[in-house]
Amino acid sequence: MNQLSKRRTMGRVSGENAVIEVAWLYYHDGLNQKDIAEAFGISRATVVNYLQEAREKGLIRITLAAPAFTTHRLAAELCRRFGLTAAYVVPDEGTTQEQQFMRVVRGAALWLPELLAPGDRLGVAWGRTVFDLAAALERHDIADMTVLQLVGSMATPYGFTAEACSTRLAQRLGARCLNLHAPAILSSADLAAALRAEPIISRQLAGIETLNKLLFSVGTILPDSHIMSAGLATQADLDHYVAAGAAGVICGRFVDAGGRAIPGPMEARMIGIPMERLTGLPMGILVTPGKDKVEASMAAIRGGYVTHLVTCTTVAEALLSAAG
Amino acid sequence: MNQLSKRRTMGRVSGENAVIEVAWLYYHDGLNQKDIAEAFGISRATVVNYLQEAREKGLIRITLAAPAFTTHRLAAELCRRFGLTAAYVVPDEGTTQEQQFMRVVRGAALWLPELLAPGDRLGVAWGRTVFDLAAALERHDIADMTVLQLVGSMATPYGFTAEACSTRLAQRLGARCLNLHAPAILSSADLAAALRAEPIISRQLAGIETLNKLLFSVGTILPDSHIMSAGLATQADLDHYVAAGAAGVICGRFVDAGGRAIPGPMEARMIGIPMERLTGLPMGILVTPGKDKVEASMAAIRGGYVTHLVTCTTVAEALLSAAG
DNA sequence: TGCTATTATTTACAAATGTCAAATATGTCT
DNA sequence: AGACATATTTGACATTTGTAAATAATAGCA
Repeated sequence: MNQLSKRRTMGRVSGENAVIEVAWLYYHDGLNQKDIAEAFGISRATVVNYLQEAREKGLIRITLAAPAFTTHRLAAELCRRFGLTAAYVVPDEGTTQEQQFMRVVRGAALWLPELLAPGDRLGVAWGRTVFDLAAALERHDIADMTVLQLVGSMATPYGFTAEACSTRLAQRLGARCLNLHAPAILSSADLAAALRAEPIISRQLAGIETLNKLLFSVGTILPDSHIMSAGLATQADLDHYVAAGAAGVICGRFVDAGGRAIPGPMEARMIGIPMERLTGLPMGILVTPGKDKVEASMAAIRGGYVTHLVTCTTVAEALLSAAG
Repeated sequence: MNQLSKRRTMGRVSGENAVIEVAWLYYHDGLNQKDIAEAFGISRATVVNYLQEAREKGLIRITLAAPAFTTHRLAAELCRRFGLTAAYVVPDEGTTQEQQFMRVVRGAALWLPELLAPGDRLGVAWGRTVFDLAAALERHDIADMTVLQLVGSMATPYGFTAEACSTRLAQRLGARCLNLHAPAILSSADLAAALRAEPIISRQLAGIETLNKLLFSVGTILPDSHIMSAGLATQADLDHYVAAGAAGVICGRFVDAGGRAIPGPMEARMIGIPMERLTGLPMGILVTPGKDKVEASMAAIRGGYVTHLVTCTTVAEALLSAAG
């Protein structure tokens, strides 16, 4: 049925405005359903229907304002101790580890759009945290923005590819996406060098180096970490890096406690953004959803990758304790 | 009283988190008040109190998503016909002229933060529309942002100065403010030239020319317009400019139907940003709250000052009609 | 320690909202 | 005109939320 001739006449309010009009009066002007119904000569049930439709269409946006989390005592202390520009700390008391994870991811999804601006080129790492963040993100439309896939593709323990991760995020942000059509690691350094020299890959690598903002989580050096299950590193690789002082993983690279990339057998075979392009950026957003990532997060902070941190109170306290 | 030892223990949830915790569960997790009360061993009324406190502190942000207004048929038509980047059209059926005004201002206040980005230098005009917009704006914190006062001071028919207007806006946006400490108009061109040459004024004028975004409304050429009541223009001035084809006023300057500044007796005596600095900007946000400003708004659009428009359905229809 | 003031929380009731099924109204198409 | 799809209303009831007064707890001070 042609919606423009639908009965949503509400006196003289045209059809397409009826839902918005009712939503405006209810949410912005604070009128109750009964008064709105009387004002338009419709039933209260219709008002309820319109409000429900507004919610279902995603017209209503209810969030907790960022300052509720960023002016928090723990947030302020994290900034002071670690020289961060801002920290967003969600409360987590009485929650399970999984709920903690979801809250941090949700908080990051709420904060991220406020940190982005038209023209931004956002490099994103790959992992469950970033993928779930993309899923939690409501649709936004940030003009002239590009999402950059910083690491190549690999076996996917989580059921989604690096490409899918950054593409999903780009879609949610109304941004373009620059993907990296190469494996994250190859069998030989010569092959990797040849692939990097391939014009299309070379252009993609050049393109991702233009990021001005970074969104990432860190990987742990535990045997069950995603770098292992993704097939990037073997047990021998892991043993080598741990022996060399690895504290965590950033964009597929092992880093020590100071955040410095550890030279090793994997690097020459890898395709991805050079680590040094990830420090000193105008904005580096680290999302740390669990205590297992405290040591790796400290390494990222010390290494200069982080200007903005999203975490929960438990992790915040652990980070502050770790700092001494 | 030391808040940290207050009774808001809620089991193990510390005092400062209680309100945020409750708000999170209610608004984000969708728990009802009864379940929240049981979870924390407090009364439902306490949950209500916490939620009310969260609202009063501005922790809760309930808005209608911008696409409800920008993907509107009329909004799309305005963009198509006038080459705008975006238009935000609030419904206004069955509202009085004053309610219309307030809605447009409220809509502009809701949209503006989404249009701004860290590092922006936002030039603002002066008038009731912009001042009320600043009052309607909820607090935001846009990093490294500056608000620029584009016009000098003058008699104030509205009870607020140009400086107060831009300062209020800057406060709401968490921005710095660059004020223009000079009268908008002087008694002689020589005196105006001397003042412009004054180092501090010269620096201020140079500073405001660095704007990358503009927020303004237009003035009418009616005898009761604010340019008259502010003492900027005499009846003789007005007569002169009307005879010369004036269609409206932009930042204190008369413009014709094509948006071109009209040469006249006032210009040499005025202190403010040159008109040519206001066209071709990455973003020009015009707020048009009433039909009386349709002609002047058309002039602003034709003159290239506008990339984004905020208005209501009645004005949108009038603008589209005026375009033929 | 006791008193007072202040703030936090609870109690009880009122009001608002959500839900649902059945009935009615409206628009389109044949 | 009738069939069909969709929108809206009606009315009742359950659930949830809001409010104001009363009570409880805490901090400060003499």
